[in-house]
Amino acid sequence: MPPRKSPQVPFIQSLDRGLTILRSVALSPQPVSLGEIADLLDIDRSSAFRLAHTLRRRGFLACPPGRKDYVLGSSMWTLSHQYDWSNMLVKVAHPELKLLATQINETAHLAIREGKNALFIDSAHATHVIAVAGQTGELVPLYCTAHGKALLADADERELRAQFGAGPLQKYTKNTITSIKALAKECDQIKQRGFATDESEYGSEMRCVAAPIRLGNELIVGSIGISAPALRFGRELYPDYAAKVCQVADRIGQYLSGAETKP
Amino acid sequence: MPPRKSPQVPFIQSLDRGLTILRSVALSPQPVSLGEIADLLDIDRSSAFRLAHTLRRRGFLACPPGRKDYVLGSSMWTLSHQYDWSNMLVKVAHPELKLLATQINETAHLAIREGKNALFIDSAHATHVIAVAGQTGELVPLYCTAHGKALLADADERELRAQFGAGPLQKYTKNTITSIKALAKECDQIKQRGFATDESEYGSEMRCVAAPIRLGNELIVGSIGISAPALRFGRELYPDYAAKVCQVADRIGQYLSGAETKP
DNA sequence: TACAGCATTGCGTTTTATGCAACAACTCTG
DNA sequence: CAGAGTTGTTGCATAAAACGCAATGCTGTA
Repeated sequence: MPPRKSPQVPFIQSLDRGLTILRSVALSPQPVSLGEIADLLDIDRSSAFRLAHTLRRRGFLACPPGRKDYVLGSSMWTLSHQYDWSNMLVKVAHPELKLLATQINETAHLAIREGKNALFIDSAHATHVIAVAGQTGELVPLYCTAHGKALLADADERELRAQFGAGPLQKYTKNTITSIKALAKECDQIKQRGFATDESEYGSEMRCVAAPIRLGNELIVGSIGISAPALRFGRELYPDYAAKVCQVADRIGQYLSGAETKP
Repeated sequence: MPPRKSPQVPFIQSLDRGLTILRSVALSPQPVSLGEIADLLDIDRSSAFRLAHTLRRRGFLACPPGRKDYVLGSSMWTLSHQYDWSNMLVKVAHPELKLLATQINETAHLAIREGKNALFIDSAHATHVIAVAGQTGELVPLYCTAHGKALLADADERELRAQFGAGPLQKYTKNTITSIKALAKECDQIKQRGFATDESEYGSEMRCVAAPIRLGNELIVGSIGISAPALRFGRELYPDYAAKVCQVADRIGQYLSGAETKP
């Protein structure tokens, strides 16, 4: 039998169109005119006008002063800022976090960026292992921890300077990276290979692997990783742990990006 | 004749409803169930389902793993982050900036927050006045400039510590605030009165007044202010300048928040 | 196991969104 | 300066889309 081609769930056409408008306006570097909207959706200008008007009335679109074309409105800004994304991240990631912790039998952490720090927002401990550093709620520097560096993966030198200033960075241990240039290079590597490490750069005798969680394989919204005392976590374990962490980070990212669970 | 009560422009009902759903989900600290959505809009469950489904398919809503209720989806996050808000801010603010500069006959600046710095994204110079510090593109510290402190107005002590760490802040001039506690108090004052000042706290012999630009009288998205050498800009000018700056900041904020230009 | 609550689907009806056409404001062009 | 061509906006009749109702699954519970 042929695969069902028609979607069983009917779509609300006008809502769908409105969201498409929102998307195209958001992704366009320029204000979008009514004609472009009508073209894009292949509908009449009057319809486009009414859709755009509703979006504008709700604050999702706006018109630059004097102009008649559309840009994103304040609602998008406000709503996405007021929303507690970390909460959502925790909910999605927690099962994976637990799985990771039990698989490897170490502590797994979930972190997000908060200013120039990484903030641990969740963790899962292997049952019989003594808790290591990095409790939920703790803030650690971005530039000298695996989680922090994972969160910085996409930053270039200019961006790093904006965050940390021109001067040298505080040296916590003998392994701490203190120059912006070196940090930029490290970030680049992390971006390439997909994970970051912490060779006792902040706390001594600790190792950590962390991978950025990306929305749509782009935007970094958090990081997931495993930490353990260097005694138990030897360098030879990096490949294995890193692979697992990357896989999990990727799965979480896919899920957050709205991957469908198609039967 | 009576004022026209019926809105001349017809509304797209289903789009409007969809946006209302988006709003309520974004503002709810908890996932929102189908029933709640149906209740909120006073429509049938089936309709609510189809609307929510459309939003989900487009990534504006998502379901937590395993659960059947709704949270914000990644599209909101992605779209609002990829969007170049500063560009919009510049476009809206530039005329006001020019007006301000010519009225007072000094230089006016527009800034946004970028990490722990304020970034000047636009400026307007009075015709015959020599340019002062703060060119477009320049980064200045948040804690010791009027623009920076305006951008920090809503921060509490905890937030400030997260940004600047526990240690004392770098002292640029004899007036630089170096303790977080003092900074927190200053921010509180700024929030109360609506504007921030810079008493040569960063550059010497310079004064500046700046006010935060707020979305919906809440979220701070930028700052606008006037700078001048202390020689020309005496303390006695603060009240007048501050009032003007606040008024302009407010107007820009109102506009950005989607104020309608009703005839 | 049966029931209760909720999500999901089918279907006929009615609302509602749509395209057409006309109008207005404005720009470009000859 | 005038006329032709855009582009934004409103009115209206029709066609289609969205809606509510009711029936069907699905899941968790007494």
